[in-house]
Amino acid sequence: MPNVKNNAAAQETRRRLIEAAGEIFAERGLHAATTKEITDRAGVNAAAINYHFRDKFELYAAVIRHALSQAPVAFLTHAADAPPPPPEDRLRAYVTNILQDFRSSSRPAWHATLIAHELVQPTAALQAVMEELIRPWVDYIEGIVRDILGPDAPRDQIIRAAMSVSSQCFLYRYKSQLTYWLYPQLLHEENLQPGIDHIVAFSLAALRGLRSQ
Amino acid sequence: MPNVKNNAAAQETRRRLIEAAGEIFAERGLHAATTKEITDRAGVNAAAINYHFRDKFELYAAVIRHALSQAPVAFLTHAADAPPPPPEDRLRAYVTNILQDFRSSSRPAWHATLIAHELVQPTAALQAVMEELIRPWVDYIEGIVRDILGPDAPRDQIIRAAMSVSSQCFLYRYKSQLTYWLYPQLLHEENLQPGIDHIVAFSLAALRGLRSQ
DNA sequence: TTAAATTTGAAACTTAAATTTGAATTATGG
DNA sequence: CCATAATTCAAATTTAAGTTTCAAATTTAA
Repeated sequence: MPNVKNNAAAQETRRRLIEAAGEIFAERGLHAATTKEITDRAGVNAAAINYHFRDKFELYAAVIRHALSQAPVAFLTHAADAPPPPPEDRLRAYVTNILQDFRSSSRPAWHATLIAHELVQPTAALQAVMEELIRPWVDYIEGIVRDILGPDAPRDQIIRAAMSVSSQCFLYRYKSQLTYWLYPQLLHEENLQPGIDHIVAFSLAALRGLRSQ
Repeated sequence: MPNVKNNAAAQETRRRLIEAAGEIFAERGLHAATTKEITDRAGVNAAAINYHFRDKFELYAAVIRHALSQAPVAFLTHAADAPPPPPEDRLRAYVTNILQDFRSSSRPAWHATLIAHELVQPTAALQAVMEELIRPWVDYIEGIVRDILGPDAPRDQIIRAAMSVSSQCFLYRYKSQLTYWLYPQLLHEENLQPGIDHIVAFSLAALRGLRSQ
């Protein structure tokens, strides 16, 4: 069993395993991934999984925890006694955060793919982590939408509109093979600014249109 | 090897296998699904997979083909010499088709989940089928968006706006565990009309707003 | 009705992957 | 520097799943 001593070499083995496992799990999914391929890529022995994580599933859980723990949460903040920034600014911050996240160099490319796998086929025990990390985003976008639609907007409309905004971001972030094939020019692009600008403009136009009705 | 005679009982075995395999592949994904569970649910012997489909992967391919072949393609048509219906009507037809599809009784619930798996982790050899079935939808929504945005809209804007509309539909159709958890009230709903109405209203407001800028 | 072909069933076989084992190596604290 | 604990390694074991086999049952066509 892993020891409290945690010397540098052992920590390195553990880190390499998570790194390699993240890539392979993202490529193949939990079940199609083999521990051999993981340990080969990590350059460690097969027994290291058992030693550091007990088994393949605990390794997977550790990988998910690692990926989620690195998710940036960078809301547009404001002082408690000051008025909040205009919803348009918060909307842009929301979209920017979600889209930049999956391109950021501090966040390996496999994180988004891995989470996409989880969304299609959630594994148990991770619901709690997801809730903790995703609920704040949901509340944030709902607040933005509520501010733009105005105080009289029914809750149902707020929820649906929040989903409409989020779904556009998700299509970029958890881009699938299908999207890639349909619109290669959009997903190859180096810079995300046009995508961010579009989603913000599209969503703002929609929300303002809904309000004026 | 399957015979040309295709008597009723054999056809029934084949049908039950595809049905059961569809459910199990959708629940667990291609790799996590076991042939034993499939044959158990289908109430047939393990050898039936070998006999009718050669192996697990051919069975999977048959299931995907089956699911895709049932995808309804019901564009809003018009006579060749008549003007096309207004884009607002075509937009509603597009959204309705995609959303109703996944609830339609003729199309079991597992179809959408199965295709969601394919989107996250495509298996080879099916690209062609996808292209054949999905490209028409892409062209259709792009035409709608182009008509609403007007002849001067840049191609880039048209593509992005088409993605924005489609992404909203996909969120409903390929609803994930996450969406279910975040908005149970929306996904439990019996009737899709409010969802359709929202997506149409949101998208129309957005497109008109973009045009007027 | 019968012979040939098709389909199904139960069990055995094969393969591949996960896990365990125990020895060898490396690090740590006294 | 030694003793002890932690870690790594290569090989063996176990497990689980897909596939094959062949005999029995059923269907088809003459």
